[in-house]
Amino acid sequence: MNVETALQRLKEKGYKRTKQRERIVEIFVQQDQYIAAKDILKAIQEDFPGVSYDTIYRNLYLLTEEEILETTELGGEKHFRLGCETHGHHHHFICTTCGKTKSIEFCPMNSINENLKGYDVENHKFEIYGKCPQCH
Amino acid sequence: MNVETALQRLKEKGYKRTKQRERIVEIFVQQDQYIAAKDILKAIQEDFPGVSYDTIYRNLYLLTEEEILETTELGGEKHFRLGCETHGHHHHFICTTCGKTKSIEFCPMNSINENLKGYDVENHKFEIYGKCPQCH
DNA sequence: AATTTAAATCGTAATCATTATTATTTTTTG
DNA sequence: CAAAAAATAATAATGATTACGATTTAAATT
Repeated sequence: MNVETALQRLKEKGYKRTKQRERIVEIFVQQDQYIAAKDILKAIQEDFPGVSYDTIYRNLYLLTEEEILETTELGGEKHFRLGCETHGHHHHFICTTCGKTKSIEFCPMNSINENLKGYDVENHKFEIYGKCPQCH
Repeated sequence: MNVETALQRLKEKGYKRTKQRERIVEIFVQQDQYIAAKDILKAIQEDFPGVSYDTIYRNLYLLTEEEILETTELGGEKHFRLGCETHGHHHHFICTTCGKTKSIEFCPMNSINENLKGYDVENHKFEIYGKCPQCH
C-alpha cells in the first residue's frame, strides 16, 4: 500500500485529501511497524506544529475503518500499522521492545475444530509477543 | 479454584488476609467471567463503601501475578477472570456483549511451524470475539 | 475565478482508566 | 499486648482518549 492508493481509496468514499491526512499515511508507509498515537503526533508535529489529538485519532480511526490501517493494543495503548493486504489475512509476532513485527501466515481459525455452533464469531486475535533478533 | 485455596496460596507467599482481598476473590469465584476493574469496585462497595481503586488494582495485579487471575484487554479496559488452571493452558471465545467466555482447548502455538528461529517468544494471545448463544 | 457547502482542523477542555502518594489502619507474629 | 510489615483510604496526578465550538480548507458548483 502506498500513499496515493490509500488517499485514492478515501477519495472514492468522499473523504477529502488534506495535508495532515496525507502526512499521517506517509508516516505509516515509511515506518512499517505498529506506532502509538502519541508517536504519530510527535512525527507529524515537525511539519504541522499545531495538529491536535483530535485530528490524529479521527484519522487513525478513519483509516482503520477503511482497512488501510490495522490496530492492536500494546501496553495499554492502541497501536496502528499499515495493513499489509498484499499477502492476505495473517497474524503477527510483535517485538515487545521495538514494536517491529514479523508476519505469521498461519491462522488458527483455519485449524479450529472446536464446536462453536450457536456462537457468532465476529473477530479473532492471534499474536505472539517476544524479542526480535535485534532486541534479543 | 475456590476462595480458600486462593487465599492460602497468598498466605504462603507472606501476603495478608484482608476482608477486602477476600471479597475480591469471592466475586471472581461467583462470577466466572471477565470483569472490569470498575465493576469489581462497584460490587465490592456494597460491603466496603470506602474502598479505593488503589486497593482494587493492587489486588487485581497481585492476584494476576500469583496466577490466580487471568487478564485480557477488552474495549480499552483491562478485564480479569479466575484462571481456570483445572484444564490446563487454553484460550477463550469472549462474548462482546456479556463478557462470558467459552474455553477453547486448541492452542495455535502447538500447530505453528513458522520459522521463529532467532525470535524469543515470551507470550501469545489467541482470542475469538463474538456473540454467545444467549446474546445472539 | 468566486461561491458554496460539507468536511476537516485547531485549540482546548472533559472524560475515563490507571497509577501514585501519604497518612492511617489492620493483620500477623513473637 | 506490642512491634513490624502489609494493606487500606482518601485523594491527587497522570496519560490516553474523546468531545466541542469556532475557524479553516478542500472540492464541487456556478
